[in-house]
Amino acid sequence: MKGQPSGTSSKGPMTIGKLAAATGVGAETIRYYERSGFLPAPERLRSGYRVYSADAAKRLRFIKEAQALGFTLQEVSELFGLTDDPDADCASVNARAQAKLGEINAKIAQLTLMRESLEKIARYCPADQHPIAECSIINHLYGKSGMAT
Amino acid sequence: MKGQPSGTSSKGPMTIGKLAAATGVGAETIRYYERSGFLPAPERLRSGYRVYSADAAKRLRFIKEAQALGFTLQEVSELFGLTDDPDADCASVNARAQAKLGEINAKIAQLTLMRESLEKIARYCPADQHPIAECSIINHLYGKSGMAT
DNA sequence: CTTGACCTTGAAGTGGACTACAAGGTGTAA
DNA sequence: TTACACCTTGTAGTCCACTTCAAGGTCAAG
Repeated sequence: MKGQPSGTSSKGPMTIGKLAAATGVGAETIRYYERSGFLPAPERLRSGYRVYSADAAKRLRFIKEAQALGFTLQEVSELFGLTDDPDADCASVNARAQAKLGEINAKIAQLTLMRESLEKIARYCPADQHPIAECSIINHLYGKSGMAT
Repeated sequence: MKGQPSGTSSKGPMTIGKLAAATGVGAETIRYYERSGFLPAPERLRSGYRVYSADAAKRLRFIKEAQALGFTLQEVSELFGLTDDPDADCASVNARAQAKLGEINAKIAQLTLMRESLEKIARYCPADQHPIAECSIINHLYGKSGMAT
């Protein structure tokens, strides 16, 4: 191996490349998070290289977990705000979780409606060499009912 | 009423405003569709005003219906392409419908997973004045398991 | 000392579907 | 004629989370 000057190696200061490797978040993405205020600005070497503390990795994992649960980056930083707020408690976190659950349920409900409509109109489509003009799907899209209700 | 020179009235040429009113699609959106190739360019009056045929309203309704079923504008124009293609048949339309059903199902499955994860970690959150540090939700986000499996 | 992986910045592009704005021309009712 | 709703064009902005690019500086191994 030629190049392991600092980046991928586990030795030396925790530069952005090592943080990226450790968390599975791209270096560009980490810079983007910092730029956008989702991550605090880290220390710098004299060279200008970013050096991260162990906290940064925790925070990145927090972001990834929360995103996996459907939270936006904005919402993630609100959650961070809560964890820093001495007056915040479990109830405030739970309220956000419940709100997000509501959103998720709403999306599922909407997609379920979509699926039912699409299944319904596709059910009457023979799916063979019928001409398009007789296709129940196309006719539905054109606003003609043309199928058993 | 002062101003009904041509726009909202049902008389006179079908200008963009009347088409918008008739279909519930904004005039700006209709121009955007034309610009983007989702609607054919209509005839023009000498003044430059767009004048639409009844087909345009049909096509707009088609777009709205298809969007409501989860198709993107790009996919909608592919469906249009099919309806204009003498070699296309029900099977080709149905294949697209089935593909879209697959996508919808995949989204539902993903959201369902999200919901389950979030419900699971929220279940152990007392949702009261517990300090944040003991919150099962926050701890999960920080990568600590800290709850019954 | 050279190589080349790694780091820096800032700006711009992506996708999807619009929405908003500015600056002006048109049509018609009163 | 005046008023005003309506139309035109082109450009740019929105949301969200990145990704890509260009042009250059740094660091460690060989």
